[in-house]
Formats: sequence, structure tokens, C-alpha cells
Amino acid sequence: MGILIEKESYNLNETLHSGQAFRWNKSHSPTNHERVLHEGIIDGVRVRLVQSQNAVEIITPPSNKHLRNLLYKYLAINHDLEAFYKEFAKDQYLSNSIKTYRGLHILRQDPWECLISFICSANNNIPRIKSLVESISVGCGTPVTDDLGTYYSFPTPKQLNDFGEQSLRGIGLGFRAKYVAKASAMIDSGQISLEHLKALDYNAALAELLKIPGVGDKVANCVLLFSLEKLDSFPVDVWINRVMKETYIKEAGIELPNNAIRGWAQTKFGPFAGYANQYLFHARRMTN
DNA sequence: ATCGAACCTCCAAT
DNA sequence: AATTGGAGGTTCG
Repeated sequence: MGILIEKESYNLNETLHSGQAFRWNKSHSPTNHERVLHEGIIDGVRVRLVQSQNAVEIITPPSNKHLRNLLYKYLAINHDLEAFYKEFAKDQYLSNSIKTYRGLHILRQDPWECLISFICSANNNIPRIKSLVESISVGCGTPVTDDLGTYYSFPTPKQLNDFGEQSLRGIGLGFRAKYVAKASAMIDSGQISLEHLKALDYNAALAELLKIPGVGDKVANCVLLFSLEKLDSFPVDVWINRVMKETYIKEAGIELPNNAIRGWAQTKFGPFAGYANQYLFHARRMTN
């Protein structure tokens, strides 16, 4: 157990359960029913976190420097939300969301897991995406046993590539099986290096991602935003499409084809496009 | 170039 | 109890 951060506002609940990452689950602490545990698997490690007043606490495993560094990076604790809030606190369509979900961060996930997760997201809802990512891990990830039992790390590209399209169909991926299999082959062979994409600018990284089967503009922008540190990304899914048309686009009184929404929003929100996206998205989904 | 339909599977709502 | 429709998209014709 240990305090990961203090002072800075961090909203663990909204961050971990807002559809960015798919291996987090909530439960109640067996010792203190009031306390909400957030359990997830990152980097092959099962982690349990709780939110206390102005801090994020590590419950398991025993905190050490490596783990704190891992979480500090994953939770993107260094993101300057104040700059975003300051610029958009008075924005007609963002002010409420900023108040309600203050402390919601954009995560910095592993690009590989993020890529596969969002390929699986096509035509699926969040519970199903979670279920598929879990099945993939159980199917071909590495079993790890800790004090709490056995869990499965997300597979490496080689593990997933070896698993193959047919096995992926077998665990329920449907038409996405082919995409995941091909993507795995591309990453495993080194044809595309995801880590390398961090060094490229937004457009160059986007162009690379679009070469991967099953990856279109939306999925690519999710990977860019949630794992490759491109905070000016703007994934347009059905919810964002909806909310943008109901608000800014309507207000502007313009006709905008779907495939132009992303660029238009990026111009509007600039370096905070990703954060604007997440706050608009989350608020719109919660109030549906 | 643009625009629907098709694609797998699960599950909630008829 | 069987059937239909839709879910955070991409691809193909």
C-alpha cells in the first residue's frame, strides 16, 4: 500500500471507466465496504487502486519505485489539466462536463494492447469489448499467479499472432478476427513499430496506423490519443458525431460531412482536442 | 470519389 | 419462446 499522488485532482473512477481502457473492474473492498477498488492489469501486473480524498492509493501489489513509475506514466499524472480547464471552463458545451468530471484524465496505455482493443471495438459496446479483450488474454496471454489468484497478461504480438484467426473466431471476435490476426502479424514481424510512432508527428503516425487492417480514422485516433501521446487527436465515433452535431456544428450553422468533423474539431480545440473529445464524449454518454 | 450494405456475435427488447 | 435490432467501425462493391 502507498500513496501514488496527492494534491493534484485525479478522478480515478471516471478515468478508468470511461471507455478508454478495457481491463479495469470495480469492486468493493472486502474490509471496508465503502471503499471502491479499481482492479486492472497493466504491463502484466495486476494492480488494485483506490481513490481517497485527494490521492490515488496503491493497494496491491506492494508499492515500489518501478510500480509507481509505471502507474505515474499510465495514469498520465503529468497532464496539465488546469491549462485545458482554464481555456474551456466557460465554453457553453464543456463547462458542465468539466465541473462534473473534473480530474478525468486521458490514459497513456500500451500502444499494442490499445490497438488490438480498439480493433475489437468495431460495432461493439463496452461490455463486449471488455469481454473480448479478456477472452484474448485468457486465450493466449501468459498466466500469472499472485496472492489473489491467477490472471492473464495481455498477449504479446507473437503470442497473438501464433494464436491465429481461427482461434480468434472461436472466442467470438467474428469479422474482427481477420483484422486482429493481420494486425498481429504486421506488428510481430516488425513491419510497423508502434513505439516508433511516438516520435512521428500526428499526421505521419496516423498514416502509418491506417495501413493496419481493421484500422480506420476512428480507431487510429483512439490509439494516437490513448497510447501514443498525441493529445490533439480527435476520435469521431457515433457519440462524438452526435454531440458535435447537436452543439458546435449546429451553432455554426454549417453542413459538415462526417469525415470532416475530426479536422474541424481539431482546428477548434487545437492542442486540447483530445481532452475536449473525452469530456464531450463522457458527458454525452452519461446523460443518454 | 462517394455511399450504402455487409460483416460476426451477443443480448436486450419485442 | 423465437425474432429483431443495435452496439464507441471498417471494408467492399
